[in-house]
Amino acid sequence: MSADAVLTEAIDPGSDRPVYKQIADHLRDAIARRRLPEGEQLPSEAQLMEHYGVARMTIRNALRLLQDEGLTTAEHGRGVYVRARPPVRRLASDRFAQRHRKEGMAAFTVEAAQVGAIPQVDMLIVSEAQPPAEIADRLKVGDDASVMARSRRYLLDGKPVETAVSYIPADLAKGTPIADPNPGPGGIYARLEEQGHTLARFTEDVAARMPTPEEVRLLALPPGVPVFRLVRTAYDIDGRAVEVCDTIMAADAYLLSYELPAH
Amino acid sequence: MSADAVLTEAIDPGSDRPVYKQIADHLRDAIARRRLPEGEQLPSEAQLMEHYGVARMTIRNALRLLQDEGLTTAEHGRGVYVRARPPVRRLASDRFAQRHRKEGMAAFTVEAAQVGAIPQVDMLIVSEAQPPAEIADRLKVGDDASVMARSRRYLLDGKPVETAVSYIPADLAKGTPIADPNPGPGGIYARLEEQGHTLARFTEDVAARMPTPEEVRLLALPPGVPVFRLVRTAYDIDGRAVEVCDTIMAADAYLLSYELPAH
DNA sequence: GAGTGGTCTAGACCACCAC
DNA sequence: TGGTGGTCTAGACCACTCT
Repeated sequence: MSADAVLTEAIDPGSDRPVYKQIADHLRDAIARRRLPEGEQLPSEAQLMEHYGVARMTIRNALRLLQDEGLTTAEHGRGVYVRARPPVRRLASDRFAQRHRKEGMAAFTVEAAQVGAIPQVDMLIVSEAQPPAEIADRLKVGDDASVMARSRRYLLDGKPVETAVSYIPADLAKGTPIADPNPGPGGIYARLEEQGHTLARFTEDVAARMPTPEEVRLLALPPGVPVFRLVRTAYDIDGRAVEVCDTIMAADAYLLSYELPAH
Repeated sequence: MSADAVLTEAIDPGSDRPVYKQIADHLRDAIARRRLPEGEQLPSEAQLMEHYGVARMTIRNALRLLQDEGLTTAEHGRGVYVRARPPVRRLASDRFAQRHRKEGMAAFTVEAAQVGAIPQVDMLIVSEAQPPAEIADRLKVGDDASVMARSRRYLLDGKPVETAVSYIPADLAKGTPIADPNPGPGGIYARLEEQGHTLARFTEDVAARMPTPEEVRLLALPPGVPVFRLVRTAYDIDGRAVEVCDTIMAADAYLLSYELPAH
């Protein structure tokens, strides 16, 4: 799309607002008004330099603002495009309810089936280790206790969507398939219940922040996309914390849905 | 802090990794190892240019990466500092439970009291309008229906922490203090219950994204901090949606805590 | 006034992509 | 091969903070 066709406003040189922010305002406005719809290519840096009569760095500063806001993505050698929002997956608060588990499917498999995608798990690492302090607190074990850590990455249709690490006290995992790469149908929650740890409730703590470079790599995150961090603790009917799961996911792909009590 | 004291690694000119990313890696590492603790000033751009022997833009690109990750904040005329994490406020999932409301306090007031901060509300605007399509859907009213919109900003100790817009179907608000700037003790939920709309449950949808420039302004957000968007719907015992509240808050200041059913 | 980060210029060379 | 964005240089002037 040519710059002259998209951008009608001119820079106000007398304004206190820096030129690059004014240019970003124009482009942001064009995106908001759908004059530049999702997936559309923005004018190239060269075109914008010509249109506004400014240096390249000024244009690049403007484009960086939009990218940091998550509005655009730059593709090397191709151009800058209005970012298409990925389809949002809603995670309902009952997704770990027993009735789903009973069908022999883990929560992620159920979710994948609902959206008609092919679920996949890779980078599975199972090891016995000492838990991070934060996890040890939640499990009510000492820092020097031994826990089974199950680390993995989930993919839908081949694209990574979330990473997760589950921590289970070693004494609960010993002699069970929980220590195996494949824990069997229904996942580790089904195994815990078979061991007599009937699950009573979960708590889920939700935070959001910008990703680390490691998370950017693992989840193939574009710039300007935050991540959710979910830390879920599972309690059995005796009130014992039997598992903590630490999950990272791209925030633009998820909507978390919860029920709150009114009484 | 001088650059030579903090940074011991050198640039590898033969590496495929761009110089500015290598410099960012060094600084990120120094922050992670607490060699640069919270609140500490980073070496100045001039010092870093000298230390690495590169141009200023290369240093600025490195510093921008850290800022976008939320690790640092730049203060014009002072320096770049390791960002101090604000104290996190935990929002429990029972915060709208009736037992709190009965004490005549709105949820935000209760929360403020718990952390010993002074609560405040400003920019309160109450108006009757047509709801956005998304809100109309949740309220199960037409796009052309009339709703009362209560828009406000919350502050703790004078600092803005969240903005919220509540939408109430006009027929529920008519002739009640809900249409007044001050709805009275216990907030609008107390008024709705007095009108016979006993609240039965809430749903809360949680999303996270980078803020708009408007949100940056209203919440005084530093760069690299995403926002939570909470959309809460209140249902009465007849199953009718009686209010939708659309809330934006700085993600680095909140931890959302929910209970999930296991049955 | 000295030091800091913020904005902007005018170039250069490179890596990647599509034709 | 030409157009795209990615990296980098070497300057300039400005606005802000602290002393």
